[in-house]
Amino acid sequence: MTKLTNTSDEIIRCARTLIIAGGYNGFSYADIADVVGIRKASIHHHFPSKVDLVRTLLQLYREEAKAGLATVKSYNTDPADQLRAYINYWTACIGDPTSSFCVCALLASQIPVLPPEIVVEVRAHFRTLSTWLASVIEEGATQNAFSLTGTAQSEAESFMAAVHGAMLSARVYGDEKVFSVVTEPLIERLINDQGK
Amino acid sequence: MTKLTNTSDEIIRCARTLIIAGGYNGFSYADIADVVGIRKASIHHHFPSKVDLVRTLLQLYREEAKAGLATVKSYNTDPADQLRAYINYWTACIGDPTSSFCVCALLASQIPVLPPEIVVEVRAHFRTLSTWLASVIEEGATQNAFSLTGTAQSEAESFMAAVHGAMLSARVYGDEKVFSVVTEPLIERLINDQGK
DNA sequence: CACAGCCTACCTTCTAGTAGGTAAATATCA
DNA sequence: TGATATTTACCTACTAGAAGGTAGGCTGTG
Repeated sequence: MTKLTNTSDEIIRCARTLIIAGGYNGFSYADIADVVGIRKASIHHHFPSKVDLVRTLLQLYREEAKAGLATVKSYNTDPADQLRAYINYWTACIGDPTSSFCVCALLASQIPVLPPEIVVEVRAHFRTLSTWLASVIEEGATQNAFSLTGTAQSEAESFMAAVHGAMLSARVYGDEKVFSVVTEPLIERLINDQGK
Repeated sequence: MTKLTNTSDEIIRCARTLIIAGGYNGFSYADIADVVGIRKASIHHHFPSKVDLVRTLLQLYREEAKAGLATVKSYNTDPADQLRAYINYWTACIGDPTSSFCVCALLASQIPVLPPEIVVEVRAHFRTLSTWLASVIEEGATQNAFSLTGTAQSEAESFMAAVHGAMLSARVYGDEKVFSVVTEPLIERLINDQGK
């Protein structure tokens, strides 16, 4: 994996926060330079171009996400608990402006104007997440803990879409509660239908 | 209502398309000038500042949206049909790059970096939409056509979030079908639970 | 005339990115 | 070991182009 010094790590963290706030065109090297406390040119030393920076950032984000999802699975045997752990992660993030949105979900909205190298990473993250959700939901169905109305994959796409939409609503209303209002019933719905 | 000449109307239409593609910072006066076929300065004649342009654009969009939602209600007596008409509208839009996303939903993702005048309009649209959805869902519940798991308002927030998330997924995957996969079960879920 | 609608020409500020230099850490090797 | 390369991490100073916006001048119409 790409080695990261303290400074380049700090640059990435800062860029991530700025992207979460305003997307790809919502931040500049100057913004990062101000926060990190080095000069613009020094950022180019670490990341020759903006695309390099954001691509690296996304690769790192995706690795963290994959590791996180794997951890959720290893620490929870119950599929419902696995989904709850995923939701709880984001519930904890929603209030914090530096992490209140999935970087990939945010960039996703700007796909038509994004460099192709970035689009590839964003798309890959969506596939990773929906595949993970589908496997958890599939597992729940196999255990007769969940009853599905469609395929596990389509249930996963619905689940993911609802979470992303909930992030958006929380941002618009400036109210963290909306996120929970939307996401909490998602898991209950899978479980409650059990008796059919 | 603000009077609009042919040209300023064209400017607004063009800006709307560009915002749908890349958000507030994703387009410039130069971009619009190229498409409309006039000079940058002439756009400033119609809309002194970028904020003026986008605010007017959003006011117009909101009026159209409100009129559209009212029309849906007047043409469909069945609440389920009203929801279907709303979903069908967006299903028809999803494939077309110039209208494949709700302008307000797109801008919503960038709220932290948006001028306050714009945020107000975006937030107002979300409230209008969720209130409309809640009233339709409430009506369905009163008629015993729908059975709700929460309040009409919370069902409405879930419905809206799912639709916005579905737009995002369709964009990421470059696949219109995902939108239908996510949105179609939304209405069925409200209905199917009826027998309880 | 007055004004709408457009123009050319310009301004300032910001954008990503480059050129080239300095000082310190780190390899390399006699 | 000590002398010598090389690399890392930063810097100042700069570029070309794009950003939003302004000043002021034409031209046609009510």
